[in-house]
Amino acid sequence: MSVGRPREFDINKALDQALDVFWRKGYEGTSLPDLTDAMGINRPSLYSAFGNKDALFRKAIDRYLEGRACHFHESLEEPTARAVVEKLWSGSIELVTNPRNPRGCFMVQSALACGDAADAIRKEMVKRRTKCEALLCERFERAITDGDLPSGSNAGYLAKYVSTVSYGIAVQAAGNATRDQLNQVAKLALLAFP
Amino acid sequence: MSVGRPREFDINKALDQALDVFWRKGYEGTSLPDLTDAMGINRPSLYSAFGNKDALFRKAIDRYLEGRACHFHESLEEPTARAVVEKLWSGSIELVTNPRNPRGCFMVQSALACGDAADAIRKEMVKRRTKCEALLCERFERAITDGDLPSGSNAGYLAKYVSTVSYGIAVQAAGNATRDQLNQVAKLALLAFP
DNA sequence: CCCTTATTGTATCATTCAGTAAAAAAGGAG
DNA sequence: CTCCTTTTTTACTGAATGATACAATAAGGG
Repeated sequence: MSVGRPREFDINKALDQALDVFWRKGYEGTSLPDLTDAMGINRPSLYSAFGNKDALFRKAIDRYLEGRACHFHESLEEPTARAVVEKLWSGSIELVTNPRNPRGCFMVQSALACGDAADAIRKEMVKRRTKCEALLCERFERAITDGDLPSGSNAGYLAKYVSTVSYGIAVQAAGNATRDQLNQVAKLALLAFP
Repeated sequence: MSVGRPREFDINKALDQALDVFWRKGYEGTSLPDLTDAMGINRPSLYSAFGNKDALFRKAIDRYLEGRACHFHESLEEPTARAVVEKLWSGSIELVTNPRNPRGCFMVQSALACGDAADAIRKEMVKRRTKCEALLCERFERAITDGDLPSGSNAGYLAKYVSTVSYGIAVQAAGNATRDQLNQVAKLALLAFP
């Protein structure tokens, strides 16, 4: 067993609460009192458990991608490129319009444009989004070699198109778009996919 | 003529500088020193000319829509629905990747998710984006009655699709996407348009 | 030339920000 | 029990935030 006074809160539960706040208010819009209130802990506990605001946010990114947004990695395992896209978009729409979550996509809206102090966070989000698009690109390349996609297809452009629509859906959801509307959008967007 | 000491700066030029800062750093990421430095004026001049940070931002919205982003309203006057979409997307791509501008779209990234203090600004941006989409919808309805679009088309869904792609392009541009890549995306997205 | 009016510069306001030092509290080990 | 380690609590730090008070300044109107 661990020695010392036992931690009185569940660290993953607290991380989930922090993720929700960052998701709703963005990195810069979230203050430390916002976080400690939502997490139900006080400031030194947050610092000892997570480092600082920056480190907590980075842990929240991982938590998001491995948990609430796991549909992305799952979708890559679909048998056909088209099925990948269908699952990716429908999963995204479910995620960004789920009443249990803040509206919109954490990866898109939590640090899209920000001041100098948060620029490293913004860059990190750019890198993460780029990474996801690269995985999608690899999946499409595989589909091309498998003959699943036409041999003349450009996997890079297709991946960029698919993620562009995903981002657009995220922005729509951050506004007033409904799940039905976004499903119609995705249905339409799928017409452009080979 | 106006009495009193004459203003030493050009109010529209200062507003353009403020717009650029808000565009690059977002509403919350922009501090008053950021603004006064960029505008070349001191704080009381800013307050007397524009009100406060909130009011200055709202004036920047109008400046953006009537100036740098005027391609949107212009595109509505194209003769066919398809030409509207082509001009809208190509104009957006030009705007969000223009090296003279901050990367990305002001309407998308300056207040997508933020804290309680800026929530009114966020809502205002949602309203403005919704308004633009409504104008697009009206244009497509006209195209349907004109026989330019198939009579079975749903103008609302088409407008939502077109704006979704625009928003996605904006997010891509806030990352590392190049103009050529986005043009390819738009070309692909156009395949889904009737 | 004085008076009115508006802008500018300086200096400051109270508040909030992220981050910490130090003591109290809660367990396990001896 | 007493020591030892870790967490919690309270209180606090210096810096940055948005916003103003006030006096100096620069023009036009009479």
